[in-house]
Amino acid sequence: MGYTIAQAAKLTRLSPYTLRYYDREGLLPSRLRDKSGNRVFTDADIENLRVICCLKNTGMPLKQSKEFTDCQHAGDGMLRDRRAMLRRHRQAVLNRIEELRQNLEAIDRKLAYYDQACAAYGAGRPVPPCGCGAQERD
Amino acid sequence: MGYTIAQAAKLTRLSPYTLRYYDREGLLPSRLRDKSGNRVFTDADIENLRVICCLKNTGMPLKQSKEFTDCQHAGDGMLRDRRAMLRRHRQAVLNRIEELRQNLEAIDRKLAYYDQACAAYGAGRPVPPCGCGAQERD
DNA sequence: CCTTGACTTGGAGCTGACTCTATGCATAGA
DNA sequence: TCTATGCATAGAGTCAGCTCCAAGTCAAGG
Repeated sequence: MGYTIAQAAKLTRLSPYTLRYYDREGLLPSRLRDKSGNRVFTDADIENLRVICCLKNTGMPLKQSKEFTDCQHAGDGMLRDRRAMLRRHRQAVLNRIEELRQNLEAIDRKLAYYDQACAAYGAGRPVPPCGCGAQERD
Repeated sequence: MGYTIAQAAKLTRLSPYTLRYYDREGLLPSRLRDKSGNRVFTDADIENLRVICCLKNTGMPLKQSKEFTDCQHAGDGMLRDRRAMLRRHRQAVLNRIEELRQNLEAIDRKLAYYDQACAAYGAGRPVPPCGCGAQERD
């Protein structure tokens, strides 16, 4: 089982450019080539890329994903290392979601203000002042 | 009421460099200066910056925040424009949260695999194969 | 008057993550 | 054999979003 770079690109929704870039950056551990020097992507590579995309989508920089990929070769402690890394990232994602949720609340407050202001404006009443952005906490 | 750039930096938790950069990029609408040419930040500027930060934190590129800032001057339709923009962004944030949630699920599946694998490894049993990344959907 | 410190400017430099160009090789089909 | 396709490489370019530097101005204090 082996995919060309174009096939791998389709499977991962990454461009061939990006896949070569990831290879250069050391994010593809298996680094197989066929007899004429072309990259060969295995199912394991695809799976690994999907994990990388998942980590990337949740805000992990590629350098850090590389550590994750790297410790695939680290032998004994590898399973525990990867698990620990993933657990830490899991928490980071939870934090990020919470942060988004809080920013969403600020946006909602702003929106409530604009609703009020639009209504006032429409009725010819004076538009109220704002003061409903992110809270101060100094 | 007016703040120096250093004070504004503290209030917004942005660096003075960043504030000047934002000014250059047209993100500070009021553009006041004191008699010796130094920037003066009003409470309204601070509030506007806080909104920009909120938008930025939730993934809006600065260019788009600039549109938001710009239509502060657009006169009549401004209130409705800003509200519409904010509503659209609100939805984008909701989508982003949902995306993170789904990626989190993939991470959790991965973690479940590593728990299983670690346990197997610890007990000297064969480590199971993986196959639990992001789902395929082509 | 001189120094200090906070500000100004234009423009260069940096990081991350691609994205593309130029050039060349290898295999397949007409 | 010729041509097209698909890959390879090194290295340059792009974009966002800062971040910093050099050189200069200005006001206050000793």
